[in-house]
Amino acid sequence: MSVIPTSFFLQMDVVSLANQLIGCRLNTVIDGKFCSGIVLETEAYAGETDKASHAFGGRKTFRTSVMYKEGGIAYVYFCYGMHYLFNVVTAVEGVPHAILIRALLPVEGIDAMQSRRGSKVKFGQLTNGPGKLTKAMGIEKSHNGLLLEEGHIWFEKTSEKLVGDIVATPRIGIDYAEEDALLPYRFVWMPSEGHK
DNA sequence: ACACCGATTATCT
DNA sequence: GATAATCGGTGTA
Repeated sequence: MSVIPTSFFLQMDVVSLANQLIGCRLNTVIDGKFCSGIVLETEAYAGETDKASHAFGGRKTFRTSVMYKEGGIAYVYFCYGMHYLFNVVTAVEGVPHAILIRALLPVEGIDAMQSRRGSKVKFGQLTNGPGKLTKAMGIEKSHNGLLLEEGHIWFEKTSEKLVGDIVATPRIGIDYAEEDALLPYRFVWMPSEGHK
């Protein structure tokens, strides 16, 4: 298990990075509670040329200013009036690439996740969506722009081998992106048969 | 299993 | 004033 340094996110190929994050651990220490989960689903947002990106066409607003910073920080934004979505900003300063984390497999801090999500929520529903996992992990707007370092919000590589395959599909919920809605920028871990 | 739809508000036009 | 990188409840089967 090794902490992923913020410099890892300076890579310029955001689609490759989104693929590479599958199987890594996302960890948080928030409100004194340690939570950890394996990244199962990501989406790449490829900056100014990607019609699905908030920064499409070079839009610089208060919200997107975080995306233009140097890679290795969190981009957390409020969606549909009720959910926080967590992204990793990637690439060098001035290039607004980001990766949305869409699903996790809970590993540690499951009690904390359960109490944040509500006692009625089943284990399989704790972190199987981008708005659900931020709530379970304790991520919200105060974390926007935060450097991804050990002890607060950070990623780790594990030596455990992933049993299954990573498949690429079109992204979810971006019908407004016209032809870019079809790009295979979503990565999902599919367990192999017999390892469900 | 799957389709539909209402909630709720920051952000941008 | 419209939109939105979602979620969970309700309905039909």
